[in-house]
Amino acid sequence: MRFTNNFIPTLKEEPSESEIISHSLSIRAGLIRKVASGIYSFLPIGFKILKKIENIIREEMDNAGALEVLMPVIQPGELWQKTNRWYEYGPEMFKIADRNKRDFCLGPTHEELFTTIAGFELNSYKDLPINLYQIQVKFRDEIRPRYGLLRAREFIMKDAYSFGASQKQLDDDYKSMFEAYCKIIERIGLRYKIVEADTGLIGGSSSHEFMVLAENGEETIVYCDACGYAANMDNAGFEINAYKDDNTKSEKELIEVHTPDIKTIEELADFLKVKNSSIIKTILLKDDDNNFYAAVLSGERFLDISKIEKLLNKNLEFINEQNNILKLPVGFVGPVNMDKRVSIIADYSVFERKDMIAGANRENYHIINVDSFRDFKADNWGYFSFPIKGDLCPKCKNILNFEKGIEVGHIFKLGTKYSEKLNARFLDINGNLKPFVMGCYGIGVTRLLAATIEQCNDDKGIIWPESITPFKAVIIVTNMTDEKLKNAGEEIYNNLISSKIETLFDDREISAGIKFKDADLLGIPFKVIVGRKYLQNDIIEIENRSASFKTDARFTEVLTYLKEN
RNA sequence: CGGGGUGUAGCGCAGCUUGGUUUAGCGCACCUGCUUUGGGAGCAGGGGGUCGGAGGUUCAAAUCCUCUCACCCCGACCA
Repeated sequence: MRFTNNFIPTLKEEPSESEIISHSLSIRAGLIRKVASGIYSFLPIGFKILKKIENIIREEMDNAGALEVLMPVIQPGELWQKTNRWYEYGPEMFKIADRNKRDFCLGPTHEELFTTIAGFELNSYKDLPINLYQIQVKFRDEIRPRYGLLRAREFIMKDAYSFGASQKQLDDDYKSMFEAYCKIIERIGLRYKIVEADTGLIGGSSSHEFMVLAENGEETIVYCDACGYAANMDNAGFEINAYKDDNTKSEKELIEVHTPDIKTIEELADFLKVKNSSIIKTILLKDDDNNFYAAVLSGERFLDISKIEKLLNKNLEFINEQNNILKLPVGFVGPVNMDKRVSIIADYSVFERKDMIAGANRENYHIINVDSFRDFKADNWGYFSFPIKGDLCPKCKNILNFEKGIEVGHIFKLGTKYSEKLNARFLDINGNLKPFVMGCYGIGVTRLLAATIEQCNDDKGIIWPESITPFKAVIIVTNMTDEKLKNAGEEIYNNLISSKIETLFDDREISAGIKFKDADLLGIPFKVIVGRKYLQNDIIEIENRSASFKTDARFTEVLTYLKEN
């Protein structure tokens, strides 16, 4: 491809809207342009990359025996009303009406449609199992679209749905999808982790998320190098590996200290010159019936309110100025001498600890030398915080690691949830009508594009992995007005493309610096430089983007080099 | 949704507080010519916006007021 025949609007300056590297680079490299919040156009280079990702996915899906189909974007509301998701999905679903005011939606996912078609057309256990997939646009009216392609409202996803006659067939399909997803991400060449996940709105039993590791990931992954355990932060098991004091009681008496206007853990730790972990953090909560709870945990930890909600089986909210009907001195509350109307829910991070600091339940006072065994009694003990650095693997007790990730794939065992609701059944070997045992498997195509940039970049731009790079090489002729250089560039270009090496020929009559900068920004793996050295000694330079090393080559060696690397 | 912020040329921004001195300005990009051509060139000339939209105040509005739309950021961490 010649640069002058292409449409690659690169930008020197940072777009003001972008918050994250992949967003900025995908705009600057001319891959995408925004149309509206969370809605993007793909320009030629972006689209080219997209197709490469799609092809890898398509090949691996086909290898796994899945069959490609194409379902409509627009789906009848009636179908979604049958599964009740018309209401459950809420405002996140783009709903539209036709001229006769019939309800439709722009599909956020396709369980209803796939299940319906399977219900019509697959009648016998002999037809099963079968796995159908499509690569299609999806719509989700996100509360807050952001990070460019990472959280868009219109995006491309590959979604697959398997229909089995038995749990065994589902298990097999699930396994083969699991493996296909690993291959897809590995072929693209990304570092990733697989975590067990909640099934959420889609429902079902087993579920795994495929997380591409990246600093700006929205999820924190907790994992163990020793045994391979991995989970999302909010789903992670862990054991506390710290501060259980010896089990004698504290010798020291409780003393109130004056802490004027010091309400936060940070301020208190600073004021008393102690670590956050020596402070008892007390968070006030209330349920819908106005029962109050005090969650008590070690000062450096963060409360996971959903764990307490699960324990109590109630919805909880934090106490603020408006709902503090007990008029507790927020900022100075603590478990010692707590108001009797408040239940104490204690985290094991403060179990059997002494000489701690807590709120005194009196404005502008804290209390020191608190012994969690001696000085208060909890109504419940449990694990109510998120894991932090230093905590141990729940399986093998090694130290846990933490890394940020981007969810690019998610697979579920749905079971019969949809097939029952949509009456999608087949006849089994005994002539009984049975609902399909289903699985569904999604992988974000546009999100993979963004995740790849997020993982593969430096301060100069994108660094494409070979698997999905838009071009393998870019020919930079430093001076297009020089006939010798120009002709050499043309000839190399012809050689490379006739050998099917995807090549961008930067034939613009502009200064060389711009070409170098654009090549780096675009992330093309190899630069073939025809310039000064060629004029002097007929030497072509080949520069590698990721390692930024240069190799000298003879004219005829360029093709061989690129074929071999 | 709640809170905050921003809309001025394709992109990035200044001007707005204290209305008139701006036929609205700067950098990049773009066009023409010449010179350049190894890490975002130089000189000269040039095109492009009516200041998100609507309404209002005023002799006069990018600037003040009202409404509206769009976009961006933040949202338990007061324990």
